[in-house]
Amino acid sequence: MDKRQENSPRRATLRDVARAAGVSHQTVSRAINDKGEIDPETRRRVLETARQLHYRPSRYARGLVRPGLVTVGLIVPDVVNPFFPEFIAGVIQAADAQDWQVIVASTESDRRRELPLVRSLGRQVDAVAGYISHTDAELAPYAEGLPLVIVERGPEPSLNGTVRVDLAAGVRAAVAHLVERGHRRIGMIDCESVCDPHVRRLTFLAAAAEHGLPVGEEWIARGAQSMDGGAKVFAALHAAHPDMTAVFAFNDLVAIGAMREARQRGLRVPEDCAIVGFDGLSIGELLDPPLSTVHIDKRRLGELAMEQIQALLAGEAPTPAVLPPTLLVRGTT
Amino acid sequence: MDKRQENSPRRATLRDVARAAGVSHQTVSRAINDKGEIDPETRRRVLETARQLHYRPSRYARGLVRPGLVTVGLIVPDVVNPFFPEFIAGVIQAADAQDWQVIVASTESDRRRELPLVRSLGRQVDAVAGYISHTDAELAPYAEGLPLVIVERGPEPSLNGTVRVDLAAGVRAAVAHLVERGHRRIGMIDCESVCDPHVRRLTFLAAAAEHGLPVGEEWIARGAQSMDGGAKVFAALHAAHPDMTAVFAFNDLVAIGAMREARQRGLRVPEDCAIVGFDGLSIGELLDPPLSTVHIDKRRLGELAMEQIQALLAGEAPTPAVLPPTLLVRGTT
DNA sequence: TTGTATGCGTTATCAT
DNA sequence: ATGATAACGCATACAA
Repeated sequence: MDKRQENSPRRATLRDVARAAGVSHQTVSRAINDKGEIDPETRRRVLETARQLHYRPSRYARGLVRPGLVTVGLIVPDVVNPFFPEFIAGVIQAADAQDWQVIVASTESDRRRELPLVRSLGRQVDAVAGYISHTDAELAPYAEGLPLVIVERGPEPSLNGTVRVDLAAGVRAAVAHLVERGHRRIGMIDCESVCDPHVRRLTFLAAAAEHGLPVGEEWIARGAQSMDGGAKVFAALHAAHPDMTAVFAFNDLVAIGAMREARQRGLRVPEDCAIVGFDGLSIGELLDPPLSTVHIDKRRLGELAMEQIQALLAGEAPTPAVLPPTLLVRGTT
Repeated sequence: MDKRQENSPRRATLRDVARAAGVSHQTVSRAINDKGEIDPETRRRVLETARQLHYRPSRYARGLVRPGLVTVGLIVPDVVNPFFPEFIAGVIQAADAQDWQVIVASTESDRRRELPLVRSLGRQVDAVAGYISHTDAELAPYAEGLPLVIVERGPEPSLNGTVRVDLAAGVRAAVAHLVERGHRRIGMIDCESVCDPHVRRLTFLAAAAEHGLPVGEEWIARGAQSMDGGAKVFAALHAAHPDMTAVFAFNDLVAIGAMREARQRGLRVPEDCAIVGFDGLSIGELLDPPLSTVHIDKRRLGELAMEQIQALLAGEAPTPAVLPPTLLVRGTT
């Protein structure tokens, strides 16, 4: 599995330099690390031969003898999906604040890569955080003693660190907002998702009931998590309920698809049909009109993950972090 | 500068486990690494005590005695700017293909962080690649012997690995396309940039001249690299040249701003004013109409960077890589 | 100012 | 099947 460094013409070591320069390896060490107590001339000579030999200190040997930098591994399903860069940025920023390093790895949305990745990455770092869909039990044999923070998995308890978004609160906020705007016939575009199997849908139904809306299962349709999926589902909903005045979408991507489809069908947004997305992607801002959405502070999510890691590394059992999303009213409602 | 791992209650070592389990450290090593030649019962017992002691192998000690995994450092100015995630993805993907790891670091667009970052990151990895604005000379003292790949710096030669986009070709393609579409009065929105001080502007002027367009310096205005900047510059250009029928923008972000401003002024895009961006961000696809642009294959850019690193690591002097962009005609022209 | 000796935590070799 | 011993490359205390 692990491809190793070409050990072609073995890298020069401190002793190689010492030999070539006619001094002891200790002197070379002094020169390299810029310690005092060394003749400037010797220093110069040593540094010169080091350069010629392409000497570079071994990070392993150094790490062994000095307290090592903390390095955390970060696992995301996809680096390009606009949701994750901000999350990654949050992690890197929080890590950076303590001079920690972050190794970013992607599963490329392939669940089968997750476990092996946790293992191999785990060997190289002090802790791992990320979007991991496997259960604690499945994880255990791959994460022997590894401090682990799992982002966005259901509310079930876990031995690992945990960060999640309060999806239900977000859904309620969206529905309440639409109702306030006078909407009663609200459709929902649902999607399949590992992270959220049913929370959005069930909460939507509950909220609709609480507000006394004439809305039930038949106002929910499910499709792929993509612009195209959103467009298709919107078409289906609109066909089934021509009197629908608003749509709540699983996330911003499908919301954008729905918006485009609505336009295709001659509907004005938001006049004829309001749309609320979920995630709060910054690209929603670029649309015309900009997309109203349930905003998740993805940077903060990353920070919270790092706080969990910090606690874990300090030997504490971190309390699960829950991030409440906020309604972001822009132009589509 | 470096914050180290809390060396609180010193981590358990192989020998600690050995002592606790009443065996030699070698036996523990066998158990941990699942080597054969060990009594299953001993194995079980050792693993158990290891778990109790929260034993985790030191990656440094391991790296020292095994040929190490290749780890490369990646420096970008910003993780969130939609240009970079795709580039990062390309790097990670190419690295992953050889089981290399990638440490991602961001300068947060702060040029002053670059040099220290190169040094500290360089100590932790086998090679570094990224957007680095400093010259070879400035870099030298911070990159002692470090294999380094610099992305997107001018065509001046370098001792380091080099990857860049053929900006001039992109500009020419954009202008040629607009001319083909019948445009002659073409404006340009320019921006300040570390990577490209003048290439876009000068090439634009040259291309305009070659095509015999009635366009000179006065058709170019410069602003901030943001949507707002794009909007403002468009406004200025439009005011100065009401007969302008097309705009070539420094990048997609300002193009989007220009597009919005054009609409504000009652212009239809592309009927009244065509717009061409630069970068080929995927968000351009979401606009209505989708943005025509000079597309840069950012994933490929990342791959090329990794190829340079590979060459460097193999001791070869890599030839600079140049990536030609391609015109992507969507809806705004 | 410079060199010698020791140890960091692991794996590998060779006994037993 | 298990254990003793020697590396790996570096830094550090101590001696010269």
